[in-house]
Amino acid sequence: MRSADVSVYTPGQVVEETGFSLDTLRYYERIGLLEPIGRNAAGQRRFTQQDVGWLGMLRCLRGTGMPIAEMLRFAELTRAGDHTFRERIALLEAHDRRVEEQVDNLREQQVAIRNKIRYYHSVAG
Amino acid sequence: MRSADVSVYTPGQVVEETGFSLDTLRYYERIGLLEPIGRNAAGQRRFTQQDVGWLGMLRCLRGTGMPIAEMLRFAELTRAGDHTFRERIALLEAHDRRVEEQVDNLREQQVAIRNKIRYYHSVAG
DNA sequence: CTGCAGGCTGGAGTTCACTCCAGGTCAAGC
DNA sequence: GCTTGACCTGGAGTGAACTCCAGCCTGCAG
Repeated sequence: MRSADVSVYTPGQVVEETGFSLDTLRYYERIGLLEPIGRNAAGQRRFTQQDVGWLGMLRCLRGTGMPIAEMLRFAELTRAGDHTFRERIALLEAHDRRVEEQVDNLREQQVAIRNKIRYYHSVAG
Repeated sequence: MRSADVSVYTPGQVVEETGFSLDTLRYYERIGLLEPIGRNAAGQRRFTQQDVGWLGMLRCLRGTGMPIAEMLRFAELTRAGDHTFRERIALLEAHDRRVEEQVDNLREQQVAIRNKIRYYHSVAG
């Protein structure tokens, strides 16, 4: 029987889906951002649907500038179980505020950049 | 006579105004992001109004994620004279587009984070 | 049977952007 | 006259987040 392997992903497929490089996936596993990934008989990683979902969360946090150390904390809270919901909320809300600041900041500096562009246009003819 | 030194800034004042650290200012001068800064008799830097203005531009570009290498290119264009206006415009417009992408990206991922927060609220009671 | 793609490991190396350090100069206040 | 604080230099060190490497294995296409 071929793989109708219910929702199991090879490393290559996970790279494809998440945009993380293979090295990054191994690195994340090493440092504990991912729980130890399951293996097939040959010792190769086989990611579950859950693993991929968690990676999606990580991509989102990384993509908004959360440092690895804080993601690690989040990972630990998540592993610790349901009694950590409040802490996880606090962590994400704090991060959300930082994202908001980032956006405001970018918008503000973008105005300055656009002014500069307009100035250059005015003097460059 | 004390300093009515027309618009000249000590390193400390520039740190204060620009938010760059003293080490960063020296580093920027070393790598050529700043032209050689003028000195007083004792060999200490004295920044002009122009220097401070240029640093403001740099802060803006850095703050929006432009890598040093590209700021260096911008600095070179600026030094090269008025015939580089078009290239400078192109560079800044390209950067502006990247800033726009950054903002869109952040906003998009922020939605995911907020959904997660809402989910946690719903299960944490 | 051979070759190759796609994995594996532990550990070293890379990039970026600073940041720190030891040892020294100089001007001003006590 | 001495101390203090702001500043100087060249060069080394740092931290974050990967990224690369050598050497190995294994399953499958031709």
